[in-house]
Amino acid sequence: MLDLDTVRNTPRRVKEAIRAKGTGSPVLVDTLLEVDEKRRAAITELQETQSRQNDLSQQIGALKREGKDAEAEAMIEKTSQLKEEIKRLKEEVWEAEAEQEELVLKLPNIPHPSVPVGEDEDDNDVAETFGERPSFDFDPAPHWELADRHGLVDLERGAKVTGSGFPFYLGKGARLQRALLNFFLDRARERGYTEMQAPLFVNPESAEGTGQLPDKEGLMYKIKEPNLKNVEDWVTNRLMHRGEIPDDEDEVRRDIRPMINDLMEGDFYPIPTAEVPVTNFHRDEILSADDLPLQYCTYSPCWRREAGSYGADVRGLNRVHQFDKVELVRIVHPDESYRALDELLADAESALDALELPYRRLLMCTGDMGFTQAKVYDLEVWSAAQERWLEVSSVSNFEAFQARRMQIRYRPEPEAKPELVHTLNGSGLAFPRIVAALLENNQQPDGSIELPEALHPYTGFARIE
RNA sequence: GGAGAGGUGGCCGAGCGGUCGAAGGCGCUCCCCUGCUAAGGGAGUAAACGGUGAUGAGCCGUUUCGGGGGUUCGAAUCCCCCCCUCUCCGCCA
Repeated sequence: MLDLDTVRNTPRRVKEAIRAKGTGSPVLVDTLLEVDEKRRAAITELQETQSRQNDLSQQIGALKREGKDAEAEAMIEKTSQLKEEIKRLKEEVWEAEAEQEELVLKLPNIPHPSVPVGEDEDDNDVAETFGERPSFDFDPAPHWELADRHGLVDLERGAKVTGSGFPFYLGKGARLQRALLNFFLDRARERGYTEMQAPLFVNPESAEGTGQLPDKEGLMYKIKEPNLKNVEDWVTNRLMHRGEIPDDEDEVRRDIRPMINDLMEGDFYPIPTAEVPVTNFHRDEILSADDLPLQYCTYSPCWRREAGSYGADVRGLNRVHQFDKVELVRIVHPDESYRALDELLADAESALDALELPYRRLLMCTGDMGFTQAKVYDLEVWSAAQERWLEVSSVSNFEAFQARRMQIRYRPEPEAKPELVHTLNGSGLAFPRIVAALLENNQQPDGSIELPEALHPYTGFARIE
């Protein structure tokens, strides 16, 4: 979420960001500013009325204490008009606030000046390529064939048991997963991250905090746990209060139930990334300056709907609905966030180095980066048989965009006003494509697979044959 | 799942329908005192929003005592709904 001041003071910049990211219409900004005017006018009027009301109430109190009941009664009558007025103005303010909230959530984060302007993935900047791509004097097999041959992954049975994109890992395949988990977490811990285990479902507030809601709802699975009672009461009260519905409560409940059902958010979302619970860990907190920087690492499964993808894209482990990942999260002082971004990038890259995988670093262009990010690097490993790059990490600085939604602040000095922190995260790393690359890049003429040395202590075996 | 108790400022903890943003304590900041340390004395210590200033300082106002509704001229205090925490019972990996 952007700061309203930013929108008010530099509407052009915001419009430019919308255009550069290709998300939504710049007209949003003008609409928002109009609503803002309307909202503030209503607030001012409301507050003035409330102030008058408070004065009168105090006077009434004073009169009553002095036993001048008649005078008090006369004054009470005067307040009834104010009461009506306040009720009306409150609704006006609520409506403007709701409208404004909705609009401001649709504004994307402003890209950092160093981000290249571009439309899509073709405009990303290939910043650097690392490691040697392997060459073979035989036809390298794609990872799904290798996995099949060695009995490492079973997608068919996963599809039977759950659905497509929910793999079983077996034998050395399963052990490799467990090895990667420990390998990545150990490295992260050594690099100064505190290990964390997080809940795997989050509520809508958390999903909104990190920016999965409202803009990327299609990304997540949703668990609906209807608990209509409170919503129902609220709507019923509100409608009856407005006199829009006769006061037969049973009838009201029956009529509005379907409406409410439609309006309701799911109660829980299985996490699409551990970024969500980990970053929200500090939601609505004011940290002290000494607490910063905070660095967390966590392992979790991730669930993604990945609607609309098909073809070679989704063969084997290229894109699945459930996968494992170690995530790195940093919460830092605003002045430190770009230094932290470089470090975070180095953390992720060092794991790829240790795994001896060839990879490249992309600086994402404005059109291909996410809604919430100010600057993003993607890391992609080389998949030797498919002859394509596979994304295994996305390392992002959100600046204050998430922090503002989550209200994560810190106090620069003991007495000073709280300020927003900056948040960052990066995969370190996502398992399935790492497995794909490990299998494809390290296959031998005899069909066996040699694992990089760094993994041996974790797997307990050096090759798969 | 059943029964009970409770949620007040950074923390602990008072609070009668009006003078309560809230006593008292702890912590923190600044000052004084003490030759050092410890102790002592004084002052100050919430956030959000709106208005006015220079989008600074300050000033004025509004809101906030778990959340949402309601009653009332006026609610931390009364009523309703929800959430959370704790204790006991049940169930369970």
